[in-house]
Amino acid sequence: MIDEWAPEPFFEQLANVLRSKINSGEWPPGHKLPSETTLQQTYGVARGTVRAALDVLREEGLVVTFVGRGTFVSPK
Amino acid sequence: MIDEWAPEPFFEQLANVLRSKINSGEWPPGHKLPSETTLQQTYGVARGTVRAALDVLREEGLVVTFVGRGTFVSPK
DNA sequence: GCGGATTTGTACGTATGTATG
DNA sequence: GCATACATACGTACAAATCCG
Repeated sequence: MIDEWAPEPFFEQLANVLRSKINSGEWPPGHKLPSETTLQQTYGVARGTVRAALDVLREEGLVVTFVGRGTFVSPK
Repeated sequence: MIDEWAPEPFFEQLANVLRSKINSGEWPPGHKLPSETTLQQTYGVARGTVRAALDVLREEGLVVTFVGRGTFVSPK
């Protein structure tokens, strides 16, 4: 999923991967994303990198995050 | 400058401090801000915290950053 | 133009606090 | 009370772009 040799930084690649899952409908509105800990294990990156990727999606309005609950795909 | 006991997080306090310098005219448009390394020493916080504060100001459009050059107060 | 110093960007790890379940 | 999950903050290392002597 994450290409060590791609020119794009990891957090950007990860943002793209997650965005695809949302745009494709694999993760519909309201769907809870895996936790940051799960994502870092799944993609083999540090938690800070996961957070950077989620920051991108938050700015795009694609996801919303709640402390203690998790990150969810924004409602349509 | 940074109040250890304030309810606001450090990065937010620091953003406020820097924003004041801009809004007061102490740092006019085009002025080069101190480097992240200098800021972290000046305010006694980690570089990540400095960057978080600058992120806030960048989002507000108050400053612009260039790799290898520095961060500058946005032109009017 | 070269080479070192400076400055920001990315990425890692760790610790602690706060909110939720 | 305990486990889960995100927020903040620290530190470190290296890469990339730029600046300057």
